[in-house]
Amino acid sequence: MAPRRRALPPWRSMTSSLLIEVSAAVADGIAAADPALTGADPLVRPSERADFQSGAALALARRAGRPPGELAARVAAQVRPGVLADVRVSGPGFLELTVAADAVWRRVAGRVARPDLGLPRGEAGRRVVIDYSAPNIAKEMHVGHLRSTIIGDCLARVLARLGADVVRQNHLGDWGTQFGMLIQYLDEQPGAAWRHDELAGESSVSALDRLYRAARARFDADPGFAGRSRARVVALQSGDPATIAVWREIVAESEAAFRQLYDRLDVLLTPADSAGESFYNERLAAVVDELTRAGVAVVSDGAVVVFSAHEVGPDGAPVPLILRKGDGGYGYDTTDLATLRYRVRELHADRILYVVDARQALHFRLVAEAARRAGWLPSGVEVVHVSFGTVLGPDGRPFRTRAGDTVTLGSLLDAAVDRARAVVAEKNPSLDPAAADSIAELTGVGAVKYAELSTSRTKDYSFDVDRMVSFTGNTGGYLQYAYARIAAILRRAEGEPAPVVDPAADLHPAERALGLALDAFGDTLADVAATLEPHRLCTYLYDTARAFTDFYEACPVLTAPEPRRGNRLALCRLTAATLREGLALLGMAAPERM
RNA sequence: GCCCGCGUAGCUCAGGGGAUAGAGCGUCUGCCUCCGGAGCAGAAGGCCGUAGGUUCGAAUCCUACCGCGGGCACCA
Repeated sequence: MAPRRRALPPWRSMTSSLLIEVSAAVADGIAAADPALTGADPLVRPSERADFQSGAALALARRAGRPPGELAARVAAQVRPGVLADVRVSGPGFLELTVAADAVWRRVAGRVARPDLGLPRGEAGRRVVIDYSAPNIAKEMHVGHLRSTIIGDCLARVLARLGADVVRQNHLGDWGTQFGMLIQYLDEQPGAAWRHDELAGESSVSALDRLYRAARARFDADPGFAGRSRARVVALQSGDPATIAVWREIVAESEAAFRQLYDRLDVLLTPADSAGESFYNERLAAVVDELTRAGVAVVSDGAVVVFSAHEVGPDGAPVPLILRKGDGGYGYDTTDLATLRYRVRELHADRILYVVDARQALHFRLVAEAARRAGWLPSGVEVVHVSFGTVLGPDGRPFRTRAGDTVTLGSLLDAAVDRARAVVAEKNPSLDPAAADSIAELTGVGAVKYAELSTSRTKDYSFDVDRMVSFTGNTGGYLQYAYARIAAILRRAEGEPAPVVDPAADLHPAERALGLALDAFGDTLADVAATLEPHRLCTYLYDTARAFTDFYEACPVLTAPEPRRGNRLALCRLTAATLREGLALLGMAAPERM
């Protein structure tokens, strides 16, 4: 698919952070030291040895015609004082950069006072369509849908936070020949219960999933039923009112069941975001016609196909995208081309994301290729397959139940919440049962979501409930606990006027580390938006929570004398706001107590 | 066969040109007169799959190979 958009060089963008200010200072120092190097990347990174470091002198030494150490010294001499309190040359030509204490405090003071935390709006003016979740009507949601749903939802939140105009699209599997079989079966089994008001406990999708499998078995065993099912498919596709009515009801029941799961997961998707296969049904013929008239599609073996110019199959022949099957039917190749065309032409997307598992990489390459050849993709529009790996069980095989069935989303969440309830009961027995239950739900569901988001999405990942609800290490529970602990401090200072930050106050190393960590929030979000990798936000929040813990050990807050107390309270407030906002962007709750 | 993804500590994972490769879990040793110990400090544990190459500098980029997973016409 399209290459990732390269953002403006961050040290020249409008948004501000200490990293960006320091980068600008070093970039100016480089230009002053040698005008021929104006515009060079200052290569400023966080450092173990100082607040930041720059390797620019090493990279630029050849161009400058000077030894790296000498160039570094010249740059160091030219860097203007301001945010930087110290610039020194180290090793072969690195610059070790130390931020002025008052600059750290000023950033904390400035950001804590703003409701938006001073976060950048780098995505403003861009319309981003995100296709995610996409469960199948009349089928249980399982772990694969969970990944798509949670990753897509996180990206929707982060991009919107940065100012993007996000359009969510839930591409439901709500059309196709399988419904003929199911509807026919329901027709012949009028006693079968599947509507929500006929069921005790079981969800409609669960019942429909079960009935569908029964229909499938009947279809394979009973030629008479198979024939009636095929006739029912024709009835459905030709709009037979009675058949359509049942289909609509199946869709409605399923959507209601999905909504319950979305609510439990705190996912943004609503019915208004649904644009399933049936929505595109009436556009498919036009898609095929247009591609045929453009000379992109051809007829082969009775089917209308687009042969790839790049991809070949086992026989060495070009791989086709099948627009219309030999029997006249349409498959998902056509539907996905229709989604792309719709999202460009009617939704006016600047960026289109498909949050779909990695196995469909070839499919999306073919779809994008065909759309490009048809002229449907203007150069400014970016299409990205946001792919993710398979969910593996503890045995390293795709995650299944012991019986070999896929694990339903509901049972998975139940298991996580049960474990969380046990952990909460053990760690905080003083909570009343209702509070304990609600905290177990928040932390259990949060643990699952965090586990999905915290490892890089392209890799397969191993699902382990015990590890995700352990609440130690890089887990959702650790972050929620860190937040609850800060909330406890802030509660004790409740009713006080907003803390006053004195920029001239001392800066303890733990305060410095925390202040720098907090300052990187905006840069991290911009990074997530560019790479579409939510795990970077998780890593950031975990690092920030740990920086807070170090601060918490080293720096008493409430008992400290002024101005230290006010400064530290401001750090606590900004940390709390950062964790709360960060967790919200991951789609997780930040409980005040747990 | 071709294409895509992935090989980093015993396990689960970060790091994707920059200095001695980092966390967590597990193991071992310490720290509870102190705002929530779901914590903290320390120890042990690595030829970053293998071999070449590019570079002042490679876990990171390139090539080949090995291993694992996935995909490659009428299912979605």
